[in-house]
Amino acid sequence: MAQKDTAERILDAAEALFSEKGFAETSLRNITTKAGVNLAAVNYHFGSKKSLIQAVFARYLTPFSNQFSEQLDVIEQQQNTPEQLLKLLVVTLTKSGLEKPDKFGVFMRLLGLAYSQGQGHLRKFLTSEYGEVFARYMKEVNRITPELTPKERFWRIHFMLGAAVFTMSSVDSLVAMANHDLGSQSDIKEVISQLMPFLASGLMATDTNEI
Amino acid sequence: MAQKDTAERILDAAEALFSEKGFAETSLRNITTKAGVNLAAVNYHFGSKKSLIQAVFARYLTPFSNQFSEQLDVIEQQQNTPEQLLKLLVVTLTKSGLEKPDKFGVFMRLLGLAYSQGQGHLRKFLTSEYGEVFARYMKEVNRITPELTPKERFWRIHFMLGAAVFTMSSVDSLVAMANHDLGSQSDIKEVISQLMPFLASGLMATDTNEI
DNA sequence: ATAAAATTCAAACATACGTTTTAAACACTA
DNA sequence: TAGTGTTTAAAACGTATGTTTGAATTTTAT
Repeated sequence: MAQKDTAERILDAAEALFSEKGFAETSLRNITTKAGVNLAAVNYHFGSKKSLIQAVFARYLTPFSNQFSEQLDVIEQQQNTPEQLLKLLVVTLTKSGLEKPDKFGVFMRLLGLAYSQGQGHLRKFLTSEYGEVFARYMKEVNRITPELTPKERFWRIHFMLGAAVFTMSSVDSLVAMANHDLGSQSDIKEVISQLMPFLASGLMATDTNEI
Repeated sequence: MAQKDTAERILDAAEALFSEKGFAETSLRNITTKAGVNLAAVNYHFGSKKSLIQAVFARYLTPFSNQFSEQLDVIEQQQNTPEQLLKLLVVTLTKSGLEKPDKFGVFMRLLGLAYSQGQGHLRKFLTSEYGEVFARYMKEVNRITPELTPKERFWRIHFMLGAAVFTMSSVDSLVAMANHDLGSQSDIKEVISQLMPFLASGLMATDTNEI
């Protein structure tokens, strides 16, 4: 059996460095140095840098996707509110390898990178691997927003995704900024509790203004 | 006097390539080839790749910042609604070198990159160059949301920014996706008209749920 | 028209990257 | 314990990057 430490230390280092600097800006030498392993270990254990990137996502998303799928089995058989659906996401995220608040920020930053620096291979990997569960969740969103047109629903989901990913991607520096500017004492949990009503209100907005 | 074309063609090529692939993934050889100029021209006209990145932003932001500042002079002396403040942003954006809808998407993608791939030098450049105008706008936001705590206001502004930047960054592929999935015929203007009520509703949300 | 300045060009430079190679060290089984 | 497959190690490979150079060329101004 493989020495479990090496591959895992590579994943830990890669995850931290990717979320700080992005994929292209992080070299295998950065990663292996931080992990304390030999440079060639990445290619040996993961085959290539691309596969390593996918593995970093899979370590979070596979447990999450499984747990989320179970929760969907329950949710699908009851009536829900927007807040409940949002809460399901957050709760499941925090119960699948993301218990620690700081890991949450790291994961969201990675998710943001997957969109902004999406290198093709990542998008394909993510949609082919986790697309089905996402589709099931969307079906529940449809159920609770019957008054929205498909178009409105489509865009509002992406607005929500954007607000969440963007904010959580920089949550550390934003929290620091908030604490400095406002003299307050915030943390990521409070940000999430601020985010939920914002998203729910945006999703259910009845305004029909034109610009 | 310098041959004006070269520097401008470099900016055009750089802007397009940056918005497609990001900063690090775009090489000077990519840029100069696309621009049809010599490789050394970038270093000659801009000094370095970093300075070129800043120049790409400045070409949009300096005209915008000036025009926005003028509009703020007006706005500051009247009572406004959230929708009006949002509209001011959009209208000014579309009147300062961003007339064409496709340029709008490019600019927003660059803005998203400035956050996600923010290389330090860019953040410093942007805040030192355009921070003051932004602060004036924030003051107007404060005025129209007296019922919000500073903390709520702070976070909701960033949620709004996230929804806008994230969505507009991928507006082309999202519009294509919407048109394909929904069999509809959308464009960026319609996306903006969908975005505005979403943002306004989120900003003014009265919900105080805790997760 | 001529001198000076500004710009373009091809080539080379130094550096960093992902990957491959070859051999040594290790772990496990027969 | 001997042997076999697995993992680590150091070094080198080939490629791509940002930048610099110095001569050729074009533009500007006298």
